[in-house]
Amino acid sequence: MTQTDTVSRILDAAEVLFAERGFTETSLRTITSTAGVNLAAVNYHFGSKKELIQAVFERFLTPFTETLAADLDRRVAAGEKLEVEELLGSLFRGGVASLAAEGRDPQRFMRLLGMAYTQHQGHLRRYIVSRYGESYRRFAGLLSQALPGIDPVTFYWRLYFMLGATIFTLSSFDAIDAILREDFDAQSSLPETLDRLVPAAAAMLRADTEKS
Amino acid sequence: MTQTDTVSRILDAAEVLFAERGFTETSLRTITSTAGVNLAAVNYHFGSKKELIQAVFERFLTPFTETLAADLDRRVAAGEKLEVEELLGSLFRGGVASLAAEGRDPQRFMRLLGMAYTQHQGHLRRYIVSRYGESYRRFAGLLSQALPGIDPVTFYWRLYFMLGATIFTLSSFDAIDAILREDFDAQSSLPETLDRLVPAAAAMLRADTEKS
DNA sequence: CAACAATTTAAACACTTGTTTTGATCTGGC
DNA sequence: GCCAGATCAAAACAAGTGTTTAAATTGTTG
Repeated sequence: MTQTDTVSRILDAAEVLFAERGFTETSLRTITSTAGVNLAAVNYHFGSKKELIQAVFERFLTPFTETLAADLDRRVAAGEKLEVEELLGSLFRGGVASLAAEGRDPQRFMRLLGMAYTQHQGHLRRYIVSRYGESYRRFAGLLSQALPGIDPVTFYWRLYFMLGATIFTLSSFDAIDAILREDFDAQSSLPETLDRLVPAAAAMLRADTEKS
Repeated sequence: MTQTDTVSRILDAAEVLFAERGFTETSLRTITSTAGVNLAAVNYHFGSKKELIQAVFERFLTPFTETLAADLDRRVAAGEKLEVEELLGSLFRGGVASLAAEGRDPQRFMRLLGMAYTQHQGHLRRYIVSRYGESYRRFAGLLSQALPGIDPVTFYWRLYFMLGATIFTLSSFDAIDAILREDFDAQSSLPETLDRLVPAAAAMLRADTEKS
């Protein structure tokens, strides 16, 4: 068992357990025992529990943002006019699918993202913003260009509305799907749900402000 | 200091601290010391930490759902045709304002609601569903009537998209508002944000599924 | 092979957690 | 005024937390 082995076994276990129970609810002993490594390994390889949490996000977010960036590069280079639906498609299908392709569970990723916002972990939010803020701003910029004439502040809020709908829905996907199965005898796959989310989010972004 | 005094002092402190840091991150010692009561008081009056958490939600949700129900009753009795925007207005302005009127912070309430979904507290979700599920179903029923011809499963998902946008945005209101202030030199009040949310959410609920 | 560094292991450390216990104190009804 | 029942207070409880230590083991390199 080489070093990389131990490190990635810890990351695998932590990723699953954090997504299931949250950060403080998951002890290092639970992580190391399900990973089959010694308790001290976390502090040896990562330094502290905080740094382990950041490492879990790093392993998720780096390929995600790289895939998204490459996808956007390709489309921009091809001179495509990027509509709202296409941008959201890149974000959802491209980025999310890239994780699924690696055998990683995309909704686990979404749960973790939601937790980064909800749980009281200042260091995490700071880490994510400093590390991936640029990718975020690029996407937001392209999206606002696809919404000509929109008031900047309105756009800003709508972007958060969309993020909320996405993160909340996908992070509770299992629970929502369970109710759906019970009440409607129907079920949804994640890609199907994303297909539902794209037009709904697009409509929200484009809503004109006159009504109401 | 009578019993009610101690009980409500504990609830006040717990409400604030839970909203700030989450449930597991808030110890009973922190709660009791900021409340100025003895540590054992929580277990004496509430039984356990779990039951304290539920009591915090009970104090929030009961007046909230009652105000909402009364508002809906009044409108239905008056024979009003309930449009999507009006229903959302009842939910947001009515319910939320009722809490604000009592001097309670509505966004604190939203943060707690978000946590009930995000944090790994099975007992809480079960408690909320069993206690307030009916109010939820009534509102959902009225909302679906305002969206004639919508496919039930589509409606179901869109409802969750809307809940996500609402809960996420309002529970992170402070953080979002801080960025807004920095980047745009603008700021938003909660009522303003709700005014932005209503048309956006309505547009999302009504989006036709043909596009994309 | 020898020597040095990297890694793993078991044990202990210092501290915090929710809960319980055991008296003390207060309160309202006779 | 007194006495039962409710409330409060201090202390202790057992269990769990992240982290550190120091020795044993493994891996690598000259």
